[in-house]
Amino acid sequence: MKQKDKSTEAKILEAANKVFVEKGLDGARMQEIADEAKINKSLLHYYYRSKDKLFSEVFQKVIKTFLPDTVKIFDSEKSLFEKIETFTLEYITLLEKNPFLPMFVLHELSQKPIKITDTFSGFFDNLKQNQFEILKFQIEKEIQNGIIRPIEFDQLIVNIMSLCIFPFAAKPILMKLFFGDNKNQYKNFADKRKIEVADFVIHSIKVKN
Amino acid sequence: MKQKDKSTEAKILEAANKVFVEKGLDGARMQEIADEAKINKSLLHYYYRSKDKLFSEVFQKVIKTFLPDTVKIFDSEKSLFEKIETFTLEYITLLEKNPFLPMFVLHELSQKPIKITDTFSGFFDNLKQNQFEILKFQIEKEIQNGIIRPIEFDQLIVNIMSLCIFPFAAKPILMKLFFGDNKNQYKNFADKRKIEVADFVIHSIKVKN
DNA sequence: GTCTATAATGTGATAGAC
DNA sequence: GTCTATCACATTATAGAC
Repeated sequence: MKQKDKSTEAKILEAANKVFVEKGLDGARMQEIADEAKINKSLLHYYYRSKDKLFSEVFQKVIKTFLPDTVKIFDSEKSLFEKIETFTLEYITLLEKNPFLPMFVLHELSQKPIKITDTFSGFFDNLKQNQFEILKFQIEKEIQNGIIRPIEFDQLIVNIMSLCIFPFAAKPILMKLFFGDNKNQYKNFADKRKIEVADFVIHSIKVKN
Repeated sequence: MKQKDKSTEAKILEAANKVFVEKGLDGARMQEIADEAKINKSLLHYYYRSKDKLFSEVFQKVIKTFLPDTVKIFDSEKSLFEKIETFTLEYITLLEKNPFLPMFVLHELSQKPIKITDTFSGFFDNLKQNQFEILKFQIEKEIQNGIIRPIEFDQLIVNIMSLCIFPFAAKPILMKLFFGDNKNQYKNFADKRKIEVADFVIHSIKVKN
């Protein structure tokens, strides 16, 4: 092994992340997390007082992955079309590495917004206004310049998010509906989305001459 | 009351539907379903042997709502653009009346495809091939006729599904990200999507002269 | 810090009276 | 068919030895 043995705490967080993300808060079992981390179940409670506390730690980290710092991509001098291409490619690639993330985040936030909200509502506040202002301004400018057709900022962003995220959340359905549970066919489809999404969006908003 | 008292069985199914859809299989409690139906918990087991059986009944009905008979819409003489407009409007209106449906179906199918699959795999088989063939043929024809640009059938359909369904599954996130938990602002946004989705799609695929 | 043993609780399911 | 009472079990959580 190249790596030194991870600390118990790190092993727990890693195992908890895996089990919670795959099974959800309700579906996850402390025993399964302990097994995954190859430690005793009591140690979970030694490091994290309760299942809820442990979940909270995991969820806070996960949400930061799911809603990444878009500043790096959007706050640049690139054209809107380039930004859309870069973002969709990078975000879909990120989700490919964490395919259960969309389902997990969406489900937990829809289930018990109360429990979870407090733990990271501050995170949302930061993201909300700061990140989008520059992009919003750029879009309005490109509309005025006749580069893209008029479209509401909210609708466009939600459209892009939908096209990126939904196929991951709906993978089992899509597998059945379109690909007869054939993994290769699905992989082929999924690969193409890395350019399809930007392609679809840009075709929709770009003003032709 | 206009309605006669519902049969116990109907009351149970209605209550179970509500609780399962909102809380999921893992999160739902038989006691809560009994309370919701205003009956004794034991009666649940009298009518449906187990929680899983009851869930199965509910899920089978729900999936038919979520994946409706698209034949009625797609198997007609209307133009592709008209079909897209009709479908997105009707489907988003349907989801508005059942806002928890997307999250519920996506979550349950991603969690334990094994448990659930058997109960309705036959349903998928029917839908899979029959429904889409006509539409697929029409799309290929309109591409050849230069009415829409070349695009893969799978990608287009998934794009449309994404744009319709995702905003419902992600409502809590969108509320925070864009609307600061303001319900009126969100309602305004959601209303517009009934035409925004078709608008966005048609702009993307329509060939301009 | 880590373990074994066990408490405390929640929950699905059944038995049996009416 | 519907209820009360209760079982059987799973699961979170804690006590205490080492």
